[in-house]
Amino acid sequence: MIFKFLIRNRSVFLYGISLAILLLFIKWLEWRLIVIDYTIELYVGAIAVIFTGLGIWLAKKLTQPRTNTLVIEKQVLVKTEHFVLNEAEVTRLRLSKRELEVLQLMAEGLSNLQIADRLFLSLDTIKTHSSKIFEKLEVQRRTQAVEMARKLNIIS
Amino acid sequence: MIFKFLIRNRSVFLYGISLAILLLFIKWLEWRLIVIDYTIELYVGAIAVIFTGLGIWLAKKLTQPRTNTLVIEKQVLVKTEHFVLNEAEVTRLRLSKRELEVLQLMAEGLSNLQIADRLFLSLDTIKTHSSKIFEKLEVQRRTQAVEMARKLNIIS
DNA sequence: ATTTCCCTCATACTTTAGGGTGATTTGAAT
DNA sequence: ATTCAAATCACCCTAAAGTATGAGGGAAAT
Repeated sequence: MIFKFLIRNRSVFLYGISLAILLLFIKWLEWRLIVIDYTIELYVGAIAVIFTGLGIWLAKKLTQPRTNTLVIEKQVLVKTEHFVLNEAEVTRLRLSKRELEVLQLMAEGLSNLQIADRLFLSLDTIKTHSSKIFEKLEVQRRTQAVEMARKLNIIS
Repeated sequence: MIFKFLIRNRSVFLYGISLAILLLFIKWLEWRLIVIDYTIELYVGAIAVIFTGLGIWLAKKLTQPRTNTLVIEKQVLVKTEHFVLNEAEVTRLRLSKRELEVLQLMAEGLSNLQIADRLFLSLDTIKTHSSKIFEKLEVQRRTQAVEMARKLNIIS
């Protein structure tokens, strides 16, 4: 119990012990002064040296180290994950939600029929959407549409 | 001359002055001890306090500031990533130079006829190349081929 | 010398894509 | 209430894409 306490507060404990020893040393010096006729200058010198040391030690102990924050920019290659839909372009081009959806599937390489099946719509509907998309993107073919959409960041 | 020297070594000069003043103060205390019958304990205490302070000041003055360098890695997204052809995939898929060329133009949204014109070939040749490409990429349509090629990094 | 692959082109045929037009319904805005 | 855009679907027609097959020349490897 007591040991654990001592270990936990080792620093404080050591400081106390040190002070006690120091006081004893001073007292001993004092005794020496009385018994033997030492000069007072020597005594004062010793005190000065000891407490200068103590001051230095205290300063080192008390001042927390300064922290230099060093920010290193680490370059990370990011593939596709960082896609953010370019809302501005979508609104500028007046692409509807459905059209964007079709465009997305188009970019995945699906045929119109596959897109129709996927969205539970008729082939003709997808054709209509496709035409609208091409019109709005000012392209002629689906491959161009995908290319354009990728460039404008309106598909992932 | 002398002034410049003093300015340059201001720290040392100040330290010397301080010590001189301190010694004077000690001497004055000594004088006080002789004249008036002060207790030696008070004298020692004063010395202790003064030199503890001196120690702290010295420590602060002399030791270079301790610094903990905290390294923070900041991730920076680099999206430039100028295209590097994945040679390994190209050889693995046994794509010929011509096929890669056609695939590239295909990805740019050109029709087979446009590709033919661009490469000074007949439409049928491009169709043959296209078929071969689809076969090797294991896809059915050009859009899928482009998608796959992009994924495999064999086109820019 | 033979094989193999690439590149080229051709014919015939099927499938898919795309253009044009029009109609209906629904929901939101004016 | 009317207008407007979005979404849906249909029909017709043309263009483009894709499949299958074959064939000939050339270059490189075995």
